[in-house]
Parts: sequence; C-alpha cells; structure tokens
Amino acid sequence: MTKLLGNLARTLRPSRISGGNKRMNTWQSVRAEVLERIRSREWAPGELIPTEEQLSQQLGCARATVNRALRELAESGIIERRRKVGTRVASTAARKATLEMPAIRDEIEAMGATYSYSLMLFEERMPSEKAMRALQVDANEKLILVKARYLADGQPHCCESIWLNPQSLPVPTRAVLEKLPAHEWLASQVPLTHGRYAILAEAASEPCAEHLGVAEGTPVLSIERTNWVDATPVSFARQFYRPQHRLVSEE
Amino acid sequence: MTKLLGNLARTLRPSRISGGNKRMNTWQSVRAEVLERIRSREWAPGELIPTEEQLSQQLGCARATVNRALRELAESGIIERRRKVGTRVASTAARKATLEMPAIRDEIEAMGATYSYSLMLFEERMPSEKAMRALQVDANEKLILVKARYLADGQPHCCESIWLNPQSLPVPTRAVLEKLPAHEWLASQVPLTHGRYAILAEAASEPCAEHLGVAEGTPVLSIERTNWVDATPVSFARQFYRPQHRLVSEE
DNA sequence: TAGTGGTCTAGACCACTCC
DNA sequence: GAGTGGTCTAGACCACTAT
Repeated sequence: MTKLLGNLARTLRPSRISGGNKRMNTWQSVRAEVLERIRSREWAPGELIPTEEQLSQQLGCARATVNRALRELAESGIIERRRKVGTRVASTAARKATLEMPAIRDEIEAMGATYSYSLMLFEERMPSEKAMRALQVDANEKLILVKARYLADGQPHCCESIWLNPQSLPVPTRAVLEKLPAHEWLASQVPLTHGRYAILAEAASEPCAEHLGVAEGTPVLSIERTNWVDATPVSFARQFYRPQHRLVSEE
Repeated sequence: MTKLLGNLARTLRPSRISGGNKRMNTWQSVRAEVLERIRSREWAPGELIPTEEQLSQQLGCARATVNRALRELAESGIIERRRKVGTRVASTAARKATLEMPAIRDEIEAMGATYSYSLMLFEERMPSEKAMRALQVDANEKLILVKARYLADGQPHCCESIWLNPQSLPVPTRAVLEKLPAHEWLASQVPLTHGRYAILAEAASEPCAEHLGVAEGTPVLSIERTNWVDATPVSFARQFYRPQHRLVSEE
C-alpha cells in the first residue's frame, strides 16, 4: 500500500510542476542548477544563497537531496557553508582537484613494467631540520632513517628517504624493510589516519641523482609526505621521481 | 507525539545493544569501524565485505548511514563498489589526496603580497603538438594563444601559456585579457564542467626562465591543465612556477 | 531474473553559532 | 533563543549487472 502510494506520488510529480519552477529530482540536477545560477551571476561570489529548506521547495525535492548537492559543492570549494549563517558562493575561484597517490608498486605495474625494490640504508640517526619539524621532535631524539629505491624493468623510477619516529611506532628490523617498502610496512602496523603532502620541483642532489641515474642538478619531481595517527606524526618521507614523471589529477 | 517516540527510541537505543554488537550511530563511526576491520585484516584486500543491509543490521544503524560511510571510503579509494557484486577492499593501497588549486590572484594575496598580472602575448596561431592533442583539433585549425605572467610584490611568481579553441568558445579581445587572466575570463563565459591536471618538474626553457627571472635550466614546477565543457575540451594551459613553490595537499 | 549499490523522501533531532 | 546546516531513520524505488 505504502509502496503504491510512493509510486503514485512519483508518477504524479512531473504534472504537479507549477509556478515555473523546474522539478529537480536528483542531487546531480540540483548541483547543476546551483552551478548554473552561480555562473550566470544570479548568485554572486560572496553572496548568501537560499537555505536548504527554501531550495528544496523551489526545486520540488527533499531537503536531503539539496543537502547532498550542496555538500558536494562545498567539498569542491565552490560554496562555503556555516551553520546558522547559511551558504555563500565562495569568493575565491579556488577549485579542488583529486590526486591519486598509488603505492609505487602499483604505479610501476600499471605501466606494464616489472617492479623491484631495494633498501639502500637503514640506521638510527639524529633528525634533519625538515624531519624535526615534520615529526615534531627535538634535535637530540634519535629517529630511524630508511633510504630505498624503486625500479621499473630494472631502471630507476623513484628514490625515497623516510624518517620513522620509534617513540610512536613499533620498530621495524632491517630484514623486514629489505622485503617490504617502509610505507607498506607502516600501513600494516598502525592505522594511519591522515596524511599531508607537498609537491615541488627540485634539482637532483648528488646522491639522489646517482640513485635515479640522472645528472646532478636535473629537475626532479619531489613529494614530501607526513603520515599521522590521530594527533601524532609518525613518519616523514621524501620521494624523488625522474623528470618524465607526471602526477595526474581530475577535478 | 511522533517527536516523543523519536526521542524515546533514541534514548533507549544504547540499552538495546545485544549480541556483543557495537552500536555505531554516526557514519563517521561506521567508517572508523570498517577501516579498523580492514587494517586488522579481518577483511583482507580484494575480499568482499558484507552488504550494506548486513552491515546496517550488525552495527545497528540505518542502511543510509552505512551507505554514507562506504561512499566516503570508496571516494578515497579504500574500497571498491559495484552493483550486484558488492563491496571489495581495494587490493592496491592507493590513496587519494585533495589538492587546492586556487586562482593565482588568491594564492598571491594569501601570501600577503601584492598581486599583479600582465599579458605578454595574444595571437592566433597553429596549435603546438601538445595543444593539438589536448584540445583534440587538427594541425591546421587556428587557435588563440595567450601568454601571461603573474607577479607577487613585483617579483615573478608564475608564467603561463593558454591555448583557447575559438570553435567552442566566444572569442576574447586582447583588451579584455589585458585586464583579466584568461582563466577568470573563461570561467565567467562558459560553465566549465571538468578539468584535468598534470603536475611535473621541468627545466626552465629560455623564454620561461626570462619570464620567471631565473636561470635557463632551473627546475620549475609545471602544471598542465585542460578545461572541459561537457565532452568538449575548450582550453589547454601550462603554468610554470618558481622553484620554491609548493603544492600542498591533505588526505 | 535477482541481488546489490545508488538515490529519494518525509520527518525528526542534534550541533553549532549568531544575536 | 532561534536559525541554519549536519545527520539519522525507515521505507521505497531505480539502475546496473552477473547469472
């Protein structure tokens, strides 16, 4: 019975359109409509747009549907939402893009190449400046430094150095990291909750150039990554890629 | 009355816990629980996990709540979902990171610097190889090439070249682009639906080095961006940043 | 055809924050 | 205190796809 009523309501709806309001039943269509109103400047940057309740009435759909559409737009940075205040068109044209950060093993295998990995260095050491800041430790706290290299079909693909904080982690043995990249070992040991990346271009330092098989000073793409478990940073990695390498991203 | 019943149900729920099942009322707690089961290998990579219906019963919440949690996890690449098949733990450890791509004006102003912009070149031209591929045009179709430079406190910050396809766009005048960066003009003219980025490290070419005020061959961070309106690529841009520049990203 | 995820709805309560 | 977004729920239908 309720099912029948649901059906009835659904089929009747298109004919209930009145007052020139479009019926937008899906969250995608609501999102499209909102985007169009922003593009056309009907809602200008910095301006408040109607509340979810008002929009759901205007567009003839449930508030949850409007909420879904607006949430997606807020996640892409197109609008900004605050309780009690309302929803504003973002004044900046900032957009957010999504980057795939695959494990390097997958990256290499996706190219159709044969993956291999080798541990270059494993030792306790006082932190570098960058590692100190990233892991929030003192200069006299010893950390574990791991350097490794990834090869695709025997050719250098990427080299990395990782600092691990033994205060906040189980301590790996050298033997373990000879088999398994530190990132993969890390992910199997602790529940990583959050990461921060920085992407930059650098000139290859002498050891980095040697590991990658390029000339010193060659432009390399560098990714710095800090992993967190809740409020504690547990690892800081720097990865260097050969110049041909591209990070691709969708928006 | 219904309100009271709702209240009652809510307050009673915690005491209805039975069979050792935890009550996970929020989508965040469902997500945390799923992540924990994945980390602990209770659900191994590549394996199917229970259906939404089963999970909602196990965890004592609505299917929509489970759906929300699993949708978020699928968006971050932790799990993979297919209708009729079910939900699998992703076998790759790939993660997705979110990059802020602000308008360069905002980027510069966020540094507390004074923004300025200057148009360096505006002309019709046959496409370059890269532009041809990106905009899906023939070698003999003329495009508009725009080169420009952004300054922070009078110092070069970024330079860019943009190819526009006049077949699929209104055509800007030189005067317009002397005032307004091509990206901002573009966004005000057409509803951009989708973008693709590539991020790479390059050695500065001679003109690029000159625009950025660095030595030729210096490593520069390069962002290539193609903008789409539905299925049509309308612009292809290459931006070059000085070596200090970092793209930062959260996961 | 049947099973699974994807979505919509109406109603309700909660959480935050401005006044 | 009141207004707004954030979320949960129960039920329903739709869309896709393996079989």
